Amino acid sequence: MANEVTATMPVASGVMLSLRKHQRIPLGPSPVDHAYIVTSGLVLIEAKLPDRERQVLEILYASDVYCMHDAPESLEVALVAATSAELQRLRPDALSTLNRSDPEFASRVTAATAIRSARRTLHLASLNGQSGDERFADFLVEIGLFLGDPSAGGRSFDLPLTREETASYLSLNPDTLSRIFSRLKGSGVIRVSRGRAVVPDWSALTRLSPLSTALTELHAKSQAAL
Amino acid sequence: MANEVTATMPVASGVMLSLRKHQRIPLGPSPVDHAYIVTSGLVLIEAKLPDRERQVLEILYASDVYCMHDAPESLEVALVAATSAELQRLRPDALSTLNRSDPEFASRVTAATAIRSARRTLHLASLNGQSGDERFADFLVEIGLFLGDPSAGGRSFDLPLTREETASYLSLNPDTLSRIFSRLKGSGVIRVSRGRAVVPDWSALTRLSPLSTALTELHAKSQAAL
DNA sequence: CGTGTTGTTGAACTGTCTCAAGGACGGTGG
DNA sequence: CCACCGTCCTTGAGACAGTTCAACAACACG
Repeated sequence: MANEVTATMPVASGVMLSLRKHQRIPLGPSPVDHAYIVTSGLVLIEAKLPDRERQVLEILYASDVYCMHDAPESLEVALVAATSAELQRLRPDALSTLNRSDPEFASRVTAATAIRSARRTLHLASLNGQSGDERFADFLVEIGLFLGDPSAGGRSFDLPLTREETASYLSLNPDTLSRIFSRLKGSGVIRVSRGRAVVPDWSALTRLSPLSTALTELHAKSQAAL
Repeated sequence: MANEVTATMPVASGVMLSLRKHQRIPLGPSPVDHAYIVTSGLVLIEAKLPDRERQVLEILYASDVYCMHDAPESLEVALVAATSAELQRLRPDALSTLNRSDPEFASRVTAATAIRSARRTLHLASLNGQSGDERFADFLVEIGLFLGDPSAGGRSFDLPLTREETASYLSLNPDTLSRIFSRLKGSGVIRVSRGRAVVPDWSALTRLSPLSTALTELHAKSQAAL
């Protein structure tokens, strides 16, 4: 199968990349520090250390901006499409040119960067201080807010990450994650069928997530910035 | 005792803040999204969640830039001086004015932001994938690089964080950290007296730290950017 | 030289990981 | 349409790393 990334013709100062689910772009040592803007879909940041498994460090949503210098090269970072996704790739000079010539573009990039930074802070806070169950609840709130459709006090949304990706993102073992998930399904807070999650009572979930307030605040801010 | 932050007269578009060790600046809800630039010393980013202990999320070094919108308000972030420290506080408009009028300032802020972002990535990778011993080794390498004086194959440096702060930063319990530290001292990799650490064989320490390569790369980049 | 704070250490405990077996699902070919 | 296969998910039992609690030691400060 063609594992190549589809690159359409250059758009205004940059290249559009179309990724199918599970396709990856390794960010190897490169002469230029590209910047990537997520146009649609969900993209994971993965890193790999020598003699260790890949780990998922971050989730990127539409309108997020990722720069290659956000991580040292020796981490072997890669972008992985969790859903089919579209990215815009910009050379650093193109980015700064756009930033100077197009004030609206500049302010969108600034806002997107601030929101991503805050999201990273919350993820760190989630990993740092909390139990596996709480981290998973935080994760569901985050995904539910950014991907979900509200429906009468509840929400439903896709779960685009595999078990292993989710576990890595939450710094848990896949087995442990499965146990946590089972417990949560058993308690009736969430139902899942075919990769789609239904949370009948959203506030019941937020009560399990110590970061739900902060995540909601962040999501509101990111909605406002569009 | 005077627990007030000393603010000297406004310097060129901004205020200088002098902090003594352990002094803190709570970043409560504020009408303006201030930016803080660390001029000297070591500053911690702490966050607090309802019904939970404060946690240390990040270490800021000289020339780092912290913006209030790097975290949602409900996280109750505070800056804490780990050593005596000096900060420059800028209003957002002052920051963007400077960015436009002073290209050299702008490029220093951009470089500092990129380096801080990479440091955050490494910290996350350290917490995500590794054992307590490895995380602590990563921490020592980071501190040693940024604060240490090299000396014939070894390095010596201050340990400005309290046990509790270090433990929180590494997502460990202070007791566990103490055990890890004791083991490391027992193995002869590190000696400590009066808050100053001596590592006689730096490469022995780096061999214990999975992220040492990436941290060294990052530190070299931050040196180059000054 | 007390007194309070911070660091150390042991013993028991708990959450998470490991390993291995079994189950569910989705695709493929008869 | 069903049997087959591979892959991913689930679940139990045991092991282990890290936590908790409590007692003690080291240190800093008045």
